[in-house]
Amino acid sequence: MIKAMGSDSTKTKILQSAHQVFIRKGMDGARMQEIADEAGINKALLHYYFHSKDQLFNEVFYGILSQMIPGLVALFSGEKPFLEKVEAIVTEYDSYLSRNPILPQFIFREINRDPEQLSKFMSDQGLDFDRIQERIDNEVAQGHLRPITFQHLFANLIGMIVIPYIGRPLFQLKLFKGDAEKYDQFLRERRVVISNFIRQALTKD
Amino acid sequence: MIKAMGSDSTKTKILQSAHQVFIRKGMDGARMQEIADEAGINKALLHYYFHSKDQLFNEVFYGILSQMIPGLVALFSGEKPFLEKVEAIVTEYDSYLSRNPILPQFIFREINRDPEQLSKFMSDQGLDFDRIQERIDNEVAQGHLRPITFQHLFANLIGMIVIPYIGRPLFQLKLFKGDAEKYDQFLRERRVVISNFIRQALTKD
DNA sequence: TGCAAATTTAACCATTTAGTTAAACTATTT
DNA sequence: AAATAGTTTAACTAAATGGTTAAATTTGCA
Repeated sequence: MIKAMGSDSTKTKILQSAHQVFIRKGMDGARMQEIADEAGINKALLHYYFHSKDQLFNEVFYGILSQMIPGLVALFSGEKPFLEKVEAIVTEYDSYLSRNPILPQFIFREINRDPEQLSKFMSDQGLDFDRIQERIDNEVAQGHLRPITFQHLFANLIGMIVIPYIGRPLFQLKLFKGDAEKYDQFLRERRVVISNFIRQALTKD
Repeated sequence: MIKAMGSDSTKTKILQSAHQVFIRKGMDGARMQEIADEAGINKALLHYYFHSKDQLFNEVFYGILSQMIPGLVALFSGEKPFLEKVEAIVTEYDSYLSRNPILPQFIFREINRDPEQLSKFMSDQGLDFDRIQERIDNEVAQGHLRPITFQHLFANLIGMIVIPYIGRPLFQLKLFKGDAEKYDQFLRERRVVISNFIRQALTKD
């Protein structure tokens, strides 16, 4: 067994394991023992690096959020025509989710767990969407788009992409009689379906 | 204090309280003591009627599901033109959620908690959407609609309606700088925004 | 080699919580 | 009035779990 390769690698190993376990089980369902096991260490050492479950959770959770949100916003900030941007976002985001299918459930569960703390952690930076809205309005004025606010479009987009992952157990059961293969196929189709749906909704041709 | 008015009313009082608490806290977060308090009784009596938390939870949770799902499907089964139906659904469903804003978070959390059990409880009735799909295809053939499968339309619809409720803490923070009033306004706007969005996506005019 | 940090071992503490129990009490019914 | 079901009280058990502790051991490094 390779040991004592420096505190850093152990700490990151813990963070990785915690990441896995928290995403799988959520904050409430996760067990410190399980995180320790997954990291190949013991509970004492786990608490040697992170003195509480809350601290560990926060580092993992807000680490994910503060990495994910700017990434999402950045996707909206390119120079391309808005519809092309939207398609790029759908593709990018959906392919990310297909590789991390249980992540959305985790995020939407935990942001509702303690909204107070959430706003403490994230209050500092209020994002600025005026630029994006300007660009939309611009294309509306040119007759390329039907009018819509960024917030509504954002909600529509995220909702359509994310819901089949969050609702999978029920949707697969009810819409596809429990057939997992068909559901995977359904998920694969959505990228283009959503892109088309949005394009058709936003343009009059 | 009115007492001993028959086991029935106490039992339903418990179920109502459990409903409240479970929706607020989820299965994991709910405490039997809290349910007892909310029902105005004590833990002993609570276990007199429901011998375990699991049993109580299941009665509440699957009670909600088996009431909600047929209702949703029924909305799709009218005789009206499809687009009118969709608008009715958006209105109906969204106004229901505005009265029960934390319900979706609860449902989507719990269906992911134990998918095995979910499919045991719900496997019996596989819903039949062929009729609905036929009606869509019919209108497509007449040139009134662009082609889409019921499953995709359903996911789009539910996703757009539900996501602002599930994602509220984060969305309110990031899209509206934490302003709750503006977010409520946003929610009120969505009914017509979603209806328009879907109509525009599904028709070429 | 020797020191300091990293790691293990193993026992332990404190708290929370679902669930139990038994005895007493109250209302309802017959 | 007696029996029965509903209800309370209060103490208890058992298990899970986050967190601690202290001593021993290992490892990296100066």
